[in-house]
This record gives sequence, C-alpha cells and structure tokens, in this order.
Amino acid sequence: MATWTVGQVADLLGVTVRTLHHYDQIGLLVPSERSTAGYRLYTDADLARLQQVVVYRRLELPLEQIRELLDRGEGTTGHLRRQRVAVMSRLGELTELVAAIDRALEREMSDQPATTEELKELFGDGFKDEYQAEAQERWGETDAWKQSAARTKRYTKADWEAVKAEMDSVNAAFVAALRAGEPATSEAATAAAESHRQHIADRFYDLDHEFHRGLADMYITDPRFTRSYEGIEAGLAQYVHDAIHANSDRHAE
Amino acid sequence: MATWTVGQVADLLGVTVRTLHHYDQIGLLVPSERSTAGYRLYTDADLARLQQVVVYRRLELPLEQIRELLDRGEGTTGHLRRQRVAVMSRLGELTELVAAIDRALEREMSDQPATTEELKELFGDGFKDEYQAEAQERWGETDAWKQSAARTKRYTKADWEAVKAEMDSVNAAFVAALRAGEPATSEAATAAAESHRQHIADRFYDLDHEFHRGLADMYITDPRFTRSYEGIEAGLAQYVHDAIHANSDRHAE
DNA sequence: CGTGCTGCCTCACCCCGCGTGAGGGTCAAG
DNA sequence: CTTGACCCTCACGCGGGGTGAGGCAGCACG
Repeated sequence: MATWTVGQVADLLGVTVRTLHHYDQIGLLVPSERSTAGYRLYTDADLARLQQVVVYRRLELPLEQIRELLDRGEGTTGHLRRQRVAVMSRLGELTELVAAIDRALEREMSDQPATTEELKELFGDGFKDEYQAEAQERWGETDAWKQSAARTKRYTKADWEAVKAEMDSVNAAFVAALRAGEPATSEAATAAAESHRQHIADRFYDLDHEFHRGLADMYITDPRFTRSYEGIEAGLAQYVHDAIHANSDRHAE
Repeated sequence: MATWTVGQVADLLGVTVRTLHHYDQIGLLVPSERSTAGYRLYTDADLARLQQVVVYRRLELPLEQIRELLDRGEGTTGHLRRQRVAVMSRLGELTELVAAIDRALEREMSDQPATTEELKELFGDGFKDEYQAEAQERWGETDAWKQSAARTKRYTKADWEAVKAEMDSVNAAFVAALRAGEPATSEAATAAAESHRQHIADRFYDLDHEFHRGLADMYITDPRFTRSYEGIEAGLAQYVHDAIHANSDRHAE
C-alpha cells in the first residue's frame, strides 16, 4: 500500500478529516493523487510534509507562514532549528509571566492591595519599563550603554523617526534576501548585516564585528527580540543571527 | 480621579479599546459606570478584574471560561495561584516540544532519514507510546506498577469501559462540587477524593492516603495530567489536588 | 441482486477573539 | 467657536477549522 486516504492519514497523524480538507483547499497540503472516484490519496512524501505542518502548528504559526517555510525548500534541519528558536522564545515569555505572577502574589501576601500604578508596572505591556530596568541591569555598567544613553538623550521625535526608518530599511533588506532564498552567507545577507552594524554604530554606540556577534546571539535567545523579528517574517531572527555571524567571519579574515 | 475611560485603561494594561468593547459586549468585563454621554468608566475594581482576565488570556483560556472562573468569586490570591499552576503546565508542554524537536534534530544529523513510523513515534500524540515508556521508566520498579500491570493485563474491553465509566462519575462529582462553589475541604469534595482513591485501589493498585497525595501532586505538576483535567473544567486539576490533600488530612486524624 | 454500513466527496453555514472601518457625538484647549 | 483627540454604535472580515446536509463508492451479508 503506497497511498492513504483521508481517514487513514487522520488517524495516523492525529488530525481530523476536515483539517485535511482545509489544508487541501488552502493549498498547504494537496495530496499527490486522487482515485478515480475523487478520493484524496496521500503518499509518503505527503505524510512527511503533513508531519512538518503538524509540528509547526503546535507553535501556533499561521498556516500561511508554514506554507512559506515548507516551500522555501531547505532541508528539514533548517525548519527544525527555526522551530526550536520559536518555541524557546515562547518559553521565555511564559517564564516572564510566571515571574510577574510571583511578584503579584508576593505583593498580595504582604497585604499591599496593589494600586493601579503597580498593576501597570506588574503586567503592563512588559516591554517598556520592565525592559528598561532589565537592560540597565544587564548593561548599565558597560560603555556601550552609557554611550547609547548619552547620544539618544537628545534625539528629537524626528530623529527617532529617522532611526526607525533606517532600521526598517535594513530589515527590509534582510527580508528580501531571505525571501529570495539567499543563504545567510550570501553577499546580500552579509551586506544587510553590515548595514545593521553601521546603523547601530552611527546611532547608538560603537560596535565592532566581535560585539556584533553578541548582539546576534541575543536575537535568538531573548524572547523579546526573537518575537519582534519573527513578527516581521517567520525565520527572520535565525536568519539575521546567521547573517551577522557570516559577516563577522568575512571581516575577521 | 476615581475612574478611567477606555483609552486610559487600554494604555494602562496593554489591551486595545476594541478589546474592552468586546469584553463589555460579552459580559466579561462590564464597566461599573457610564458617563452621561455614554462613555464607559472603569473603577479600580474593574481594573483588577481586567488584570486577571489579561493573565488568564495569556494562557489561552476561552473568554467564556475566564468569566466562569472569575465569577466563582474567590480572592485574587486563589486566581494567581491557579494561574501559576496553569502557566507552569504550559511551560512543561513547551519543554516537551523542545525535547521532541531536539530528538528529531539529532536523528536528522545522524542522517537517519526518518520514516513515517519514526516520525509518528517522535511526535505522535505524545500520550500513548511515549507515555507508556516514560511511565515505566518512572515507576517500572515499584510494586504499584507491577500490580497495576498484572491486574490490567487481563482486562477485557468491557472492563475498560467500566473503568472509564467509574472514573467519569468520580470526575463528575468533582465538577459538581467545584461548580457548586464548595471548597476543596468540603464534604462533597473530599468524598469525591475518597471515591477516586478507592476506584484506583480497586482497579489498579493498592493506594493508601499517603500515596494518594503523591498522585495529587502529579496532577498539577505533570502537564499531561493537568491538561486532561483542565480539559474537563477549568481549575479542576488544582481542585482535585486540593481535595485529595484535604481528604488525606481527614484520614490522618 | 438488493440492502446496509462505513467512508469518502462537496457545499455551506457557524464560532471565537478580536481588527478595521464608517458615520457620528463629546470635550477640553486655543 | 473651531479643531483635534477621544468616545460611541454598528457591522463586516479573517483564520482555523467544527458541524452538518445531501449524495456517491465500495464491500459484506443474506
């Protein structure tokens, strides 16, 4: 038996028949064959693909993105690595949440009934104050941090807009390279990485190629960075990370 | 200023105005007041409730369930504790997933092309084979495990159905008590716990009150158990856990 | 040969948790 | 007295399917 029908596939991989219909309809998983009666017939290859879909879906990636990922057609390993990064990022978020709950519990225990101000601090969007505090904790003593603080202090609204625009264009370059299927070691990708480095060096703090690597690593280990890159394009965090390392390799020669 | 408008609340807790409208519409969070012009006005208490909603929502509970939970009328601490348990459980699930991905990566690295069978084994529904194997690893040497294996080996399909029916009725008792708002230390809840113990003692292995506590702990630490209880009713895992401990306390006197 | 039964097909509506307008009132500052 | 920024309601859209309805396909049993 070289092919399976919907019901068999459904049992095998733990999805519903309706799901298979849906995936067929949106073109995510079109069975390679049909019987004369119109029955969907899935091959081994189809099953392998479905398996990938199922795993990616566990990460709650939109089906559209899953399709792009799978159609980018790199080995399974690339997908798996990306998945790992994504899940780790979610893990990080939840860990943060636990910490927030603990803080709330502690406060509650000590009978401070938690004012509005504190609420915001505890659960707010978790990016602003909390991040600032943590950033300072992590890098407060470093020269880079001080330099960055000094420079940005006098930035006007217009400056910030320019900064954002520059960053957007760098990101766009990364996305373009990624979509074009260029490897992270390609000219396009490493050029984008170099722009990235220069942008930061211009706007925030001196940044050599070695330090740039550290930043790259953070992009895939800190959930907040990962999330913001993944929000732009699936797999982008990992790609940017790889491209920066590749660029630093080039400049090390 | 004792009340806030939608926009202020939105900024404060990091939700959108539309979300607040929605919550009002479905009765999840109806602002305590309205201005003469019809503006929604949120009080301190409303904010506290919203904060709970926000946290529960991060756990991806359906809004309907969140409403039930909040209307059950327990203190903030109770909610926070439950939330902690739930988040931890989700963390466990994700950790499992990372482990699964790692296994797949390893296999991929060692150039085993991974057949469908193997994939299924790796990612399958994660409850059947995998659980069996793990269970044996954890308890394979214990008397309880051997006893259970010996007894259940000869169970027929009809036996299994009876077992399931018994378990369902015990669970129904827990749910009824929970819904009625009975505390976990109540007669109803501890009686259900006692039935639970006897059911297992009858069907699987001898189970005294001390060992029963161990089982209870597992219900809130092992994500698979947590998930299956939470799937029946939100908050049930914690409730069953508490009821079992309360019951064991009674019998220890 | 019919009669069930299970499994497959398509078509089409429903659900949740909002996002995103459209069209219009409110309120404080200049 | 206008101009924005904010607020209101109403209503449609979307993703990822669930859940029928109505109708063939294929096999077993009598």
